[in-house]
Amino acid sequence: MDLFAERGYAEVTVAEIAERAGLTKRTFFNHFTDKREVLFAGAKDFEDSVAKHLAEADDDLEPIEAALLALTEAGLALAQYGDYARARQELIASSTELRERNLIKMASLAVSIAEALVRRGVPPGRASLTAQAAVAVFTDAYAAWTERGATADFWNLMQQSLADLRRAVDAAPSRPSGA
Amino acid sequence: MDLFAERGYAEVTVAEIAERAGLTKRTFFNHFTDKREVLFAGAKDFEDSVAKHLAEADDDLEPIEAALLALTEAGLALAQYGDYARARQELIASSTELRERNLIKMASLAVSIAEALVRRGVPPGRASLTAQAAVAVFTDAYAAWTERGATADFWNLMQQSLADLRRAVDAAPSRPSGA
DNA sequence: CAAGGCGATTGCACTTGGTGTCATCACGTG
DNA sequence: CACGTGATGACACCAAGTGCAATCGCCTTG
Repeated sequence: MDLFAERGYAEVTVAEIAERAGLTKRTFFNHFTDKREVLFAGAKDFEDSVAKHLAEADDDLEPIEAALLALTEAGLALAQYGDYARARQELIASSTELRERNLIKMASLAVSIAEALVRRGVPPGRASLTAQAAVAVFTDAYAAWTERGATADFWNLMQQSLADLRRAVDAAPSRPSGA
Repeated sequence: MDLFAERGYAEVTVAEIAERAGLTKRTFFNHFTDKREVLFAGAKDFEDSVAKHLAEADDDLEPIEAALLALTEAGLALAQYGDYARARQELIASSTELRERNLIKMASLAVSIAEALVRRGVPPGRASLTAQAAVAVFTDAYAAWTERGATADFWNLMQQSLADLRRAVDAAPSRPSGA
């Protein structure tokens, strides 16, 4: 992170990262499949945590509510990394490569949520859209949370994003007008 | 596409692609910034087309409706590439690298839609979520459309995905239970 | 027709990300 | 002490990209 902060993601070489860590380039690639992965080390843990919370969630919750609750609970563990989270977000935003990687991590998270929802008895098609919506809400709320000093109530932000999404999606059906 | 179909995306080298096209590796990189980009050549045109349709859409349409209509109208131009579209979708699905690239193209499309919505007077926060929802619906419908023989009525699939998304998102608000 | 002008193509050298293979090291165990 | 094992490292190698300068094809203009 120090190196990236000084010179930007693209200008730092893997060899340099390894050297700073007292290791070799080869050893770096034994731990991370990618240069990018170094910034997403915790992603799998987070995904697993969400899945775990979701599996344990109340049976009578609506799918979207259960997903958002699981995301929030797992997200609370991130609060301790407040400063790091902000720097990381900025870094990711600064590089296309990293934004790409972030997107696929979110997509993977959505798939994992969808699977957990299916296990709760939600039909697959609906589970997938529900999971995607939940992740979109989470991303939105998380961005707002890091932009302020990570001080705000996260659950609150989630509910607000969800409300926004509902407003966005709800509208009267329209006439076809095209093929 | 022939090369990719024969041996898979990862097993084909840029030099080979260039050679098959009667060009040089160097020339390839004059036309495409990336190996991946070769499969997303039309993405910018599509994005522009969507933005154009959205700018011309009826003023009294709800934002989500306007966005979906624009996506559908722009999408109809893709119908002529039916076979190619299917092969391309399969190829993308087969490679993580390509899925990543596809995701960022969709994200870029969403940003472009959001900007167009802002120009229509929609507040930025809501515009972004609306655009993301619209793109999610489009992706869902497009997947269904390519999986069948590209025979189905696309607008119909869009409306169905939208209905699914609405059902997914609509639920009674819940009690906080956490921080 | 000759002389330029200019964009597209190319050759070449070079950096960096990433991988396969094998040797070596550190360390805990019987 | 010998042994097995997992982590580290050295080394050679491939493919993706990039910078730079030369050249080619073609079109314009005198």
